[in-house]
Amino acid sequence: MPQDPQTKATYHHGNLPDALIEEGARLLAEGGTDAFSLRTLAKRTGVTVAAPSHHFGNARGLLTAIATRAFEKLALQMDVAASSAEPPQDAVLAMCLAYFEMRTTEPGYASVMFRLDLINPNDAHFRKSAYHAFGLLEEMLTRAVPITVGAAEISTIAKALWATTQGLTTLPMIEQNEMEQIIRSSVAAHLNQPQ
Amino acid sequence: MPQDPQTKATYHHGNLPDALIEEGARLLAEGGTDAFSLRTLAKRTGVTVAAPSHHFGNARGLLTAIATRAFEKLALQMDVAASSAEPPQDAVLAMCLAYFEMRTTEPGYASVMFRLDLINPNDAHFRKSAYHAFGLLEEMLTRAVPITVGAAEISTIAKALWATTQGLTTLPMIEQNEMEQIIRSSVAAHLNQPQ
DNA sequence: TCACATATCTAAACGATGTTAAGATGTACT
DNA sequence: AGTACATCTTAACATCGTTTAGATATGTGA
Repeated sequence: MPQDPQTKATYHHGNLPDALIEEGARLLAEGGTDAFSLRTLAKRTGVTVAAPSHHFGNARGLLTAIATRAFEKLALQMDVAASSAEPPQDAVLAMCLAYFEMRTTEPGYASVMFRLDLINPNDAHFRKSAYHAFGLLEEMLTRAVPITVGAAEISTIAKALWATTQGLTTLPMIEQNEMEQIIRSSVAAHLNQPQ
Repeated sequence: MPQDPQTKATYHHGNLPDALIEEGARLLAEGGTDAFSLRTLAKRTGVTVAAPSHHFGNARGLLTAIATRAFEKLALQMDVAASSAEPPQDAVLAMCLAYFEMRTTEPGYASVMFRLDLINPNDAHFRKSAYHAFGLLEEMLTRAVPITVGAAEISTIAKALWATTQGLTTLPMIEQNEMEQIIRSSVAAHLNQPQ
């Protein structure tokens, strides 16, 4: 079976781990976490069901890898959003909204980022990726609040906004078009009334 | 097979729907949503695996019933918490904290309340129960903010606090003992700086 | 009291899932 | 060229939720 040297560099399939991550995200985008299955994913990737286990151990390992890449993508979008927003207060808002946009631009990746029941939150790569994205928000907050505000309080605000942004997506009584207004209100509340 | 008339009132098993809900919550409390299985639940309840389907249709229906009861319990605890807190600003905080306490006092029920992927959020009973609990927070907020604040803004604040409270429990970078401080900070921010 | 209708549960089977062990196959390096 | 190794396949397992048909107990009305 000949290989396209551009996309398949080495070994049998080529870069199977990457292919599984990308096709897995595509599968998640189509049918959500319910539709995710190692068997259909293996079929669509052109390998047998046992192949993924060699690279990721088990399904949880693969989903953790997808979530890890998701946070990398989020960090990238947070940087983009922040670079085109002034003052820092607006940049904080833009960084929070980046997650909402990601839910439509990269629904597959976004669907597993906070699914602690599906992934392994203690995985080293995942932790590094997630904390890095979170750190970007903390950094920007230090520039958005008065210098009298301590680091501990800044961290508290960052976690509150992070939680609010994510929590909005899991509530049954909140419509999609309300979310932006709510996060906007939360950012304003925290920035105008620190501590 | 004789029946204890006090606990088993009618038919073969007695009140099987209730037994499934309670034992199901117990199962969830022990091993989380991963450990939940209709088969082990049926075994522990003393019926065969097909029995639950007659009452709840499928596993999602049963989990929805558990989540519905969870919100009923939460509403009860919110009432208790609010009744022993003054002024209304403190009551708002107490109502938010009620969910955190529920995660330790009723871990099984709490584990499925916001799992939109496991339950059916459009179920009539579930909606009624969830909206009722949420309405309690909204009510208390109308007493906690200045009368100049409109209903729409109050609803926004309620949803923000609701989302923050829930979102905190799904973030990998937040420890259990931080959560109370974060929600306390959020309540203060929203109440001192409405809109 | 007894037959009948009905709610409730059982028995059995189905397709699908993730995981594992053993073996085959292709790649890379000496 | 030959060997070591990473990679993937084959095959089998236990477990899962769901469905269908049938057995059983309950409640009702004659």
